Amino acid sequence: MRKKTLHRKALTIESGEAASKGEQTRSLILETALEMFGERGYEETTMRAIAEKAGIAQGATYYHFRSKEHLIQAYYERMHELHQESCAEVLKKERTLKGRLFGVMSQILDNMEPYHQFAGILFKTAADPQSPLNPFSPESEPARRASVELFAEVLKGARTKMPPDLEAEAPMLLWLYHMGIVLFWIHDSSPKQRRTRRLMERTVEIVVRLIQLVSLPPMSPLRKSVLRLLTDLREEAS
Amino acid sequence: MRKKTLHRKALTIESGEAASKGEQTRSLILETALEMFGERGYEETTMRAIAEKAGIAQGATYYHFRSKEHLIQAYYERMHELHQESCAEVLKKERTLKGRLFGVMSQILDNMEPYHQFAGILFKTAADPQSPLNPFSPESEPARRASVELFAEVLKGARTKMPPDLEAEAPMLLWLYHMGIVLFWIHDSSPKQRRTRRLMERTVEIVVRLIQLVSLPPMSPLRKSVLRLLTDLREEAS
DNA sequence: GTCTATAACCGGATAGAC
DNA sequence: GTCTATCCGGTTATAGAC
Repeated sequence: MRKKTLHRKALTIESGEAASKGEQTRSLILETALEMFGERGYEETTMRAIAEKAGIAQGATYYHFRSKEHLIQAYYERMHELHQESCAEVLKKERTLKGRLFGVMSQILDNMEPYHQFAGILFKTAADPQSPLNPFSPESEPARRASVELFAEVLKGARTKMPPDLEAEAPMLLWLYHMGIVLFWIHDSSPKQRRTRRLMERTVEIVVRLIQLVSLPPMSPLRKSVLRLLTDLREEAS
Repeated sequence: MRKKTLHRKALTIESGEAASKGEQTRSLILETALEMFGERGYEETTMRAIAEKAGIAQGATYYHFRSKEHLIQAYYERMHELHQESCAEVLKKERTLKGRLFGVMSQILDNMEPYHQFAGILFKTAADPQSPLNPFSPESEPARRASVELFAEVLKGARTKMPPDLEAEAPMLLWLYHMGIVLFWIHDSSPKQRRTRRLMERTVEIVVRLIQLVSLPPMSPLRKSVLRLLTDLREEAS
């Protein structure tokens, strides 16, 4: 799950094992960049300034990061790790679907909060179909898979029963729901993104109700045609 | 509805009325730019090259378009106009909700097809929460309103009956659905975006079924809580 | 108000020496 | 792996012509 860089860095810190010089520089650049992005914003932070503050030549930064956008990608990975860790606690405690989904979504919003302004930029580059940062791109398939896995976890530990056909697709559908909330969050300019909180609280309830509803026998035809569509699309993709 | 520039251009063509020199130049730049974007792609087309091909000084392009992105905006407006016009025909013929929605969605996909690659770029800039191009930004409120209006039209002419509470929100919900399809389309790399076609065909059916289902009395509580959420969010926004 | 011509600035990205 | 020098293209500035 962990990316090599972060892993090695962790090793350096935790066990004192010497990281190669390259790894050290890479870390230094990343720390400097993220710090400056946080202070000054993404567009306003030039690659030159990052290099200067880190005390290395501009060319060297391009040796370690293919482009300015790739610095964002590193942030992205770090954030995902944070989600994994903080949600683990919630999932140990909560046993109802509603509680678990709410807990996970809350954690995710908490984790992202400090980076709201920055996330707008991230989203902009992530939205580019060409970009490897794009959540639907093949490059980010591992990250996506891990993310969906988090929602599989949400469902697995809950007492709520559902038909097997739905159970198979539900994690992906919850992930999609979560992406919608994140999309709203990005565009939410209310103080502390309170509107997103409210939206999340209320839609979690609706989502849970919807799952129960759609599990009922009279809903079977509709459910099946939607699920059929999903599997067809997936097959077509390969 | 029409933008001034396009209107004047149309007049020039249709009635021979002289457009001002400025309007002509503006048109010329836009045509040239769109053509080159289509041939070479957005990133690969430089402002210098556009100016050169149009036979104009580079400074002049900046006189007419504040930035390279503003050329995209012009494309955006043109596309919206095209949708309005081509959908009008469909809406005159079709009388069922399914037929109308399918017709409109088909037209939209047809209109966009030549610009698939280009649309990726457009989307990238449009996704930036800061950008005036963003479909959720205040700046694009008129365009959004007009777009929602198109779906109000879809519903108005259909025989399908629905409860008044739903009727009020349905155009916006259909617009949101349409945005989802466009999002999929942007990321669809299948030949001629066939996967999007298929997705659209099948989801139109599901959407219509969903509308009928949710109009049923036993669905009233769920429907009301969703609709309540929507109006609450709107109120909060102002 | 509409445009030309030209030069400069800025910052992301790259080449090639060491 | 790191440096210096350079390229490239979006953008801005200026001064002047019609």
